[in-house]
Amino acid sequence: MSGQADANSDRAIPQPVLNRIPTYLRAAEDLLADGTETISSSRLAKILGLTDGQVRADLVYFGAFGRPGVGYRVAHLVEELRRVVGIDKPWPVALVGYGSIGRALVAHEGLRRRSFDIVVVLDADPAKVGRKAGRCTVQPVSELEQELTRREIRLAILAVPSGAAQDLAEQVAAAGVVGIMNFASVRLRLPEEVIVMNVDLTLLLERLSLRLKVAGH
Amino acid sequence: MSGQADANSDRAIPQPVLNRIPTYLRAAEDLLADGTETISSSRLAKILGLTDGQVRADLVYFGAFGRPGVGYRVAHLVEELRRVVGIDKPWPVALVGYGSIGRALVAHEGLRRRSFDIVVVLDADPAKVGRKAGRCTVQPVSELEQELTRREIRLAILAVPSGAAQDLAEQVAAAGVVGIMNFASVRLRLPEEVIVMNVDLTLLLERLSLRLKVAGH
DNA sequence: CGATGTGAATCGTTTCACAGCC
DNA sequence: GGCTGTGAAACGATTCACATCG
Repeated sequence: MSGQADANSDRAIPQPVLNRIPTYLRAAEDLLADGTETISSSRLAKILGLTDGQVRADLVYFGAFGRPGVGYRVAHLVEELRRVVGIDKPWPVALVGYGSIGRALVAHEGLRRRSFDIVVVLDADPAKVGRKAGRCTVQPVSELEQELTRREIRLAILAVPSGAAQDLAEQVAAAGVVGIMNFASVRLRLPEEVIVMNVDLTLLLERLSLRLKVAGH
Repeated sequence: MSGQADANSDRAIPQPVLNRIPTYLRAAEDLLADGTETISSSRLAKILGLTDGQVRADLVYFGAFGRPGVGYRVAHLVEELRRVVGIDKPWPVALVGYGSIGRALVAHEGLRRRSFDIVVVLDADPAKVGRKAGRCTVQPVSELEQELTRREIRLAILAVPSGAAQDLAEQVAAAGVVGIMNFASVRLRLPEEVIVMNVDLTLLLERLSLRLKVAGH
């Protein structure tokens, strides 16, 4: 059995596998809520539109959670995967930019429920500073470094205009952030150790449009 | 696995290629704005973090836009790729759900600038019906089929609570929609011809969290 | 007997090297 | 000479088949 979090690593884990792991967790949590006790790789695969072999191969990257002849105990699977994904403990998150996307994120009750807790909200607009933003009060970006280092924040959400994104990304990275979810339509240039997840809505719509065209619609 | 009629096109285009095409378009548009006239595959590759051979191979799937010894004419590349992606003409889009995410999308001026024009906004909450939503007025979901068929809408954005998503997805699909951008945290079960692009923010944050853990952070 | 974990074979994507054109 | 388009080689991921275990 996997002992501790020997984070890295027996060998490199393919990116597609990493992308699927949270979907396994999601499915397992749904099953747990339904009262299902055990789940086989084939049933889990059917839920997610995969093959049973793929499910087993993916899970084995993070340790052998299953029992031959039985399957995976759902409660155990949820617990292990939450640990693997890193949401067994809450992440304190900084939200930079309190525009319409920022407000949607603060209002999104699913985030805290899934261990992402927005504890700092910052904005460059003096008119927004001082407003209530969920449990936070909007603070000026001038306090970015101080707040992020003080609270030891390593995860930030950037929901700012494209023109401001690169500068602010550098600031949060300099303040110790190692993961950024970026809603701006720009490729951020940052030190390699900082991991960026881009959520470019127009780009995603363009991918959808292209897929429709290719499908003949 | 799905036995689909490959009635159209020379051969199937890999999904990774389809995902990259809009990023080529984005880069080309930036270059056009900078006044750059021609671009080589190697320079374009450097901008996007790819290899030159990959850029050439990807673009050739959609026709040979480049000229040996010269490169790609930026203006031509933009024009061709906009046509390929399907944003040479505006898409009329229906927005279902005028909560905080819906409001953020209506406020997002980048969407219309990139040919995605929200022309109908619907919500189930009577308190929201009648409100101004950008250029639209929020309409009740009871008018969904009528509005979507009347305007011949084929692209919809679903920004509704998870519990309502499946039902509304079926409704928009029945009204002729073939592409859905889904912000709810559920896998929609729809006829195969309907293409769904999921934008599950908590799932994306979990992927980011996992990547951070694997990277040792 | 049923279902996992695992190496081997298959499939698809990326990379490479070069012929051909500007 | 520089750069594209293109087949062939290399690489990585998925699928398969089976030994193993409860």
